[in-house]
Amino acid sequence: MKRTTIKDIARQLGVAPSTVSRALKDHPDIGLALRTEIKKLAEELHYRPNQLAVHLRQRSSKLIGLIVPEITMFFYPSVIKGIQEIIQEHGYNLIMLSSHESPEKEMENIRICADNEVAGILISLSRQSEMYENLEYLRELGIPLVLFDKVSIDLPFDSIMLEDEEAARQATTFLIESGCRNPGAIFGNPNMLITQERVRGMRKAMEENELPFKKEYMYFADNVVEAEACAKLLMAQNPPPDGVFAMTDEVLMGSLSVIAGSNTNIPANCSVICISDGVLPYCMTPTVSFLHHNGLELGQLAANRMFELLESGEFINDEYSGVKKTVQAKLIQLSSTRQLVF
Amino acid sequence: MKRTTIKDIARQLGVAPSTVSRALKDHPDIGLALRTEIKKLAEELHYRPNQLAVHLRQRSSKLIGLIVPEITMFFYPSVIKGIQEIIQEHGYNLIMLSSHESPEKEMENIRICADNEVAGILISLSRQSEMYENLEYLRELGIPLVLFDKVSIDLPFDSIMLEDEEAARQATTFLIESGCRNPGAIFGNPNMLITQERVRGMRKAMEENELPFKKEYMYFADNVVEAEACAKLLMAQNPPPDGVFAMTDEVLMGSLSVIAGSNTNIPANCSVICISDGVLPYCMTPTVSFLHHNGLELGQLAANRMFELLESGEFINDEYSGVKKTVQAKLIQLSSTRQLVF
DNA sequence: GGGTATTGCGCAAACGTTTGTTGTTAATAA
DNA sequence: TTATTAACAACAAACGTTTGCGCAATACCC
Repeated sequence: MKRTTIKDIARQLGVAPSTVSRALKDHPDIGLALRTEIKKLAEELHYRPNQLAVHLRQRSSKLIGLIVPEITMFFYPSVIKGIQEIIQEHGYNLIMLSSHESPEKEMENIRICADNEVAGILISLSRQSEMYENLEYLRELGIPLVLFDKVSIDLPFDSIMLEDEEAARQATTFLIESGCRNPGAIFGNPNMLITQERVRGMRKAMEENELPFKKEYMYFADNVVEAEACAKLLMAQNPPPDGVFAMTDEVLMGSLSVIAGSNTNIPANCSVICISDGVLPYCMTPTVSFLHHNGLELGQLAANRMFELLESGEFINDEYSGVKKTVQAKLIQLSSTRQLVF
Repeated sequence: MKRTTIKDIARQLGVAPSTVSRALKDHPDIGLALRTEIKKLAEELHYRPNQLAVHLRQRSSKLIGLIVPEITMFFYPSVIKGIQEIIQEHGYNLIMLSSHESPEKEMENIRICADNEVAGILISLSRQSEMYENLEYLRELGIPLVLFDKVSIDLPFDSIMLEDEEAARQATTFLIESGCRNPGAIFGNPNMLITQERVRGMRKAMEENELPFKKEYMYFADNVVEAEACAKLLMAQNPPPDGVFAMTDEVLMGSLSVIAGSNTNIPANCSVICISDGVLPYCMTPTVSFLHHNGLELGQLAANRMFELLESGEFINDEYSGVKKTVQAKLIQLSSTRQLVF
């Protein structure tokens, strides 16, 4: 069965399609009597505007493109939830693409979004590749862009990121304050800005406390499995670390059982802390304190910034170089009572 | 800067738009010389077809609607990943909507998909509500539908689901075979079909082994926090259960620490098993064996079924009542060595 | 050389909207 | 009465494609 269109309504009532269109929008040009009659019929026929046509005509859709490197159970679900929340409020919808950590796929995804005339794009970059010209393409098309999470700090676009350096500094400080003098760390992919920031944060905390930052106690793992391997190497150091900073949930997941297993008593002999979205630390044993970086909030902020851009139109300007916002991480110190932070 | 359109190319070359359109599609009607010239210019100008226009003209988009109750870190990420994989292969994209467990929102989401002329819809129903007429709406519009995970068995549509009853039966059997005579269980929302199936599966296993199915040892929890509370009640039973079946990852997460904490030795005094997507059981301590229900596979199956439908067009038929497929769960018995199943 | 294919391309309509302009009628003002 | 203005609605173009049809011009056949 065909959807009923404006033309159908117009034909049945013997009026012009333009009249129907205006009537449905309460345009004062259409007399009240006719207007209500049209609305009534539209209702009866379950008329719904064809968005494709609307958007084609208006040269922009109510779609927001979301491009992520990969959909994992870590972090992204809550970010996406935050984004969804906001854009649904605005009557927009999400078209979601994943790049599989490939810059080519990422560029293609950007193009796909553009081809569908999305109103804006939210993107979490896959790696520290030179995306600048790709993103510049969007500026030329007048499509606003908000980077989130995995961003490149020097790109002249809006971006919402975590205070990575500061979170890592706080995490390390927490270890030091709980007595560690020789903490180790397992970071993520060393090419990612987020990793570099967190390394810097740890180094900073060490320096502030006049402790040496030893490279032998720093490992870099690209995934859960590597994290497990790194943890083994780390714990085998002599002397073993008296604390471990796990950079992400993934790292924590791979490493905690190794740390706990290597005749170490947590937190008596070895404190553990991580930066987390706030779920995993509760369900692992032992529970670990963490710096909660709120994915939901980050998603909301990114989406809200998107709508600010859409309303103000500031991004149209060639000179516009974006606004950077950061989300603070909050230290959550786990006692024995479980308090879930969903 | 405006996107270059077919018209732009046509104008620059002094030919008709239709000629350009055909040339770009290698239509034999257009002479080889002109054809290559057009292609060359299109390339230079970075021409990309406006999908909105293409779809409007062709009365169907290359979008697949995905409607889920809520985006959580449990299960859905892997399902979505599986879906993405398949539809990207087919050159389709995903428009994702969440219903917040509200039937009204769900209906609205279906409408939104229809308004955007999606090629098909993949949906995981929010609750056991009478969605039949809502879904019937899609049939009328000729939009194929594939239900997944949370399905209503009696709906005349394609659906991909887990073998819930069988998985629960196997899980329970595993408990019994490892010595349990008085297992308890924590299930999910009792209104969901998936819960009912799993209850049935457990009951079946108990009957097969001539053990009593005691209601006092069965609890129903809607979320992680409730699961924790249920676990406390369960463990307080006299005598305490000698095994626990956790119906989902969420339940496991809420309950394991309680079970482990209540002066019980896992698995010596109390075995634990759950049905899981295959991540959480590894990262919890103690690690628990589980029936792996593969979200990735389920997503892939659902998406593949969608394309079968799109190609065959069988769903057009008013009488078409859908095909039910199930995904088997596999028992993963965790030894002390961690083997991650990503 | 008359007829018939064949090749190569343009015309125009269509998808379902929106919106600027024009036109008709009736009401008001001069 | 005539001019002015409002009120209402139709017309038509446009968004960027695709596609059935028609029409030349060239090629082929006997």
